Amino acid sequence: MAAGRNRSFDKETALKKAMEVFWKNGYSGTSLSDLTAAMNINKPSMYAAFGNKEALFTKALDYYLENFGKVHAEQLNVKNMPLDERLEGYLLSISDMVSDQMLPGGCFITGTTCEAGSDCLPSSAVDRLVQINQQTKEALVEFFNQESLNVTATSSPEELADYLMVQQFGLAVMARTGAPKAQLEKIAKQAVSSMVRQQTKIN
Amino acid sequence: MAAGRNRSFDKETALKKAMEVFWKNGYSGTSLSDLTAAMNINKPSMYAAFGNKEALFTKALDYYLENFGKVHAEQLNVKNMPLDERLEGYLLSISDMVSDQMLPGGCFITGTTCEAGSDCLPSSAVDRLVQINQQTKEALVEFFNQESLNVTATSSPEELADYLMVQQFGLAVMARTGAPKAQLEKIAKQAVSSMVRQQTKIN
DNA sequence: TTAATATTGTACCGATCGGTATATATTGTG
DNA sequence: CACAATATATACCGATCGGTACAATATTAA
Repeated sequence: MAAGRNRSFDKETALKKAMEVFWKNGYSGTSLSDLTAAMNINKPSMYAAFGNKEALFTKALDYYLENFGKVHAEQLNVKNMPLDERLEGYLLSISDMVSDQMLPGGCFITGTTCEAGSDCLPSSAVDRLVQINQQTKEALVEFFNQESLNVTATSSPEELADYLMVQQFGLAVMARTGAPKAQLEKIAKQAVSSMVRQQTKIN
Repeated sequence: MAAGRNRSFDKETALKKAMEVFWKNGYSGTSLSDLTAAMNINKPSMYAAFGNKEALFTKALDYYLENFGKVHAEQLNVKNMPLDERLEGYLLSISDMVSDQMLPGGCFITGTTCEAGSDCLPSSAVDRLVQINQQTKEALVEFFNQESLNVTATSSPEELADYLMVQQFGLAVMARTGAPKAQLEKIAKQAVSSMVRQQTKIN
């Protein structure tokens, strides 16, 4: 082991705290003082552990993706379930999260995507965001390619993926207005009804 | 007329410039220097004419609503057009605006709604935003009440209004990812297809 | 003309911004 | 032990934040 004093805080716990603040207040709405207060460390410790505000932010994005973003996709591949129910499960999973009172509210990616295109978000953060949204879309396109037999004939996999992303974004913003979970769930179900061909439970 | 030196700038022109900056960068992403630079006036003039940053922001919200927000609803009441085409016209009108290269990108209300729930947006701005989103929803609910004969039996007017708002929000965020107009238009059409009962052109 | 009123530009206010220099405390290694 | 290496806390940096005091400049009413 290398010489030197040991870090007195848990790096991942601190990162999670930082993510919560960024999630709630956005990049330009979050100050270093906000961050270090929530992380319960002082600024030099933060800089030593994470680099700077910009680097901490992209690490927060990654932490979010891993711990709050990836889960929903599991609903898409539940076995022995018709496509419409899996899509519904996906959007319901998102609806639950964005309206969860124990979380900062909405979707971190969605909120930050709104900040993209502004002059305030550093380019490394914009790049990462673009990448994240692209990957999400690509995953959905691939999913709909596999499911091509079950979807409406009028829409291509890419169009369905785009549509689904708009649903995610929209539900996240809606949650920020204070809309309760039940309301979002109804919307999610409505959203699914335009995507799938009428089908039996056979799948 | 009251005595005193005349204002050397046009108040509405300056307000429009301020709105553009807020629209692009959000409330906490916009500084007074950003504002006064765009408005081409100095700070005392701004404070005399608009109050402070917070008051200027709510005035910018109102200016946006009047000049960029209200137009879309006209599409809902076009005469001699079936419901689905009017809904499509509504979402296409929004799609065009949020992806317009000559505008700041996305939707001012949507972006600011994401900032709501953070600690950075002053409460007067949050109040106004809540009010705006409520009014938009109420107008849509009333619209669907009038059109109740034409919509799907499974969704209430309120559910349809909520769904439509999510489409607006989602399209606006999608535009912030850089999605081109054509892409948004396809999504808008897909969104409409879940809302209306299959109907003839008679209306 | 003059007094009153309003706007303008400049220069400044205390507070906070993101970030760091420095000194001290703690650790492993020789 | 001495020493190198790392983390900590404090105190500070120049720049910018939202906001304002003040004097100069227009403009109208009297």
